[in-house]
Amino acid sequence: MTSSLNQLFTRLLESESIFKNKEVLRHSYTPDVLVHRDTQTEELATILVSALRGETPSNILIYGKTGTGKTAVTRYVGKELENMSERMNVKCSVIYVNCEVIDTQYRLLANLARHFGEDIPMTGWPTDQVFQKFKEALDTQEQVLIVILDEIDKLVKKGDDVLYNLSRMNANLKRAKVSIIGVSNDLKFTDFLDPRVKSSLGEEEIIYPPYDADQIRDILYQRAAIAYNDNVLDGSVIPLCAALAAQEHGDARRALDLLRVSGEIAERKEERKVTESHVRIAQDKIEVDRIVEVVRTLPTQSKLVLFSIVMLNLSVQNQNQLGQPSTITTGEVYNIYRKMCKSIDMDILTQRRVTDLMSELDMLGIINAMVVSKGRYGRTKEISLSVPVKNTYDVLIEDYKLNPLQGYNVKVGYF
DNA sequence: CCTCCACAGGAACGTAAGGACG
DNA sequence: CGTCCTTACGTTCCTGTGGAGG
Repeated sequence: MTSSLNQLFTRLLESESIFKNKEVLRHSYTPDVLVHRDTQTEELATILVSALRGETPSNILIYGKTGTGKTAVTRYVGKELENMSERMNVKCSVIYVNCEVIDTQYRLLANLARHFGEDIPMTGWPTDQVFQKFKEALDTQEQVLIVILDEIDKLVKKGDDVLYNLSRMNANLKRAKVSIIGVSNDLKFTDFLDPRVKSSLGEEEIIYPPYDADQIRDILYQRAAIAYNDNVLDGSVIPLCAALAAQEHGDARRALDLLRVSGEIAERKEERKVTESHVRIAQDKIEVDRIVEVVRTLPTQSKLVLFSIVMLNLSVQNQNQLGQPSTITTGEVYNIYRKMCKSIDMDILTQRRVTDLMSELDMLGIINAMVVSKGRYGRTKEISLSVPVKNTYDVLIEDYKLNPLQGYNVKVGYF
């Protein structure tokens, strides 16, 4: 027993790994050379140099879909700028904030203030007091502060007061200067902005077009050379990864995931070459993993709503076999939801709330909801599942609170 | 052309949990 | 302790609306 396990370990260790350095394929990795992003890099640098002269750089808005290199370029330029300023003895700091995580005024300000050594509690203070603290800390010396707000649209949704305050801050600062770089993947997010904020924030705008398949291919070749050992990639692997990712609106991140996961799959199968079929498997795996993760971590009420939709979907499928066309509407979902709530003794939320939960599911890409008018028969949302029914059912039923609903009969309303 | 269904989705508010501070 | 703050999650009440059927 032990010896066979020993053998296994030895064999696994000795079998030449196909990876040279897997880290290069993770999105946390910032490469030294950003392929196909020269113009954007230069543009950004050109605007930001003034920081090195001790002047305030224009505020910048950067647009582009996910995986178009916005974050990578911005962070890269920011890093270089900081290095440069050190060498030149100019006080200039770049703070990177991801608004997906830090998504409220308070947290943002607290975060900034903490960067200057202020001690701000997680919660509890009035917001303007935090702002005051931050301002004081910042203004103690001559310096230029550049705040990178990644996913800035997430912040705007909860009120744009901070942006207003930040963009007007320079007027009240004696020594320090602040400039803001907003990074967004939503092109229309400025629509919700106060016009004043909009104009001051968008002094400069840089747009990142999606990569096309050729460009993604170049990126992959560049990374693969570092990440993989020579001759382990089948010739068609990278083109295929690139093509698949290009379909997903030119998402380079997705392409890198594909390339990495393909390799992992090949490795696990103890094969020495990565082939096209591994990429196909990887494609499926990534998608399923994503869904499973999202569904598993849903709040219970959302799970129940989703479960109602899943159940309706199953019963609709049965009906369709009898040739009866049928779609799922909000009302139907809510009815089933209510019955199921009763049968497992959970609080029943109002329909208003349930529609919100469904919108969230829609945004997560788990379901697809479309408002349609059925004329005389009202106006509703037609809902369809955009993920495999069976997988979703399996994940949901794992939840101990939903487990009692196993085998629930939608049509009859009991087991 | 008008009506009226079956909801969508905005606005305002309530409650609880979590923390700072005097 | 009570007073201030925050966020998360709900509720109540509300106005708005595309188009089939009259």
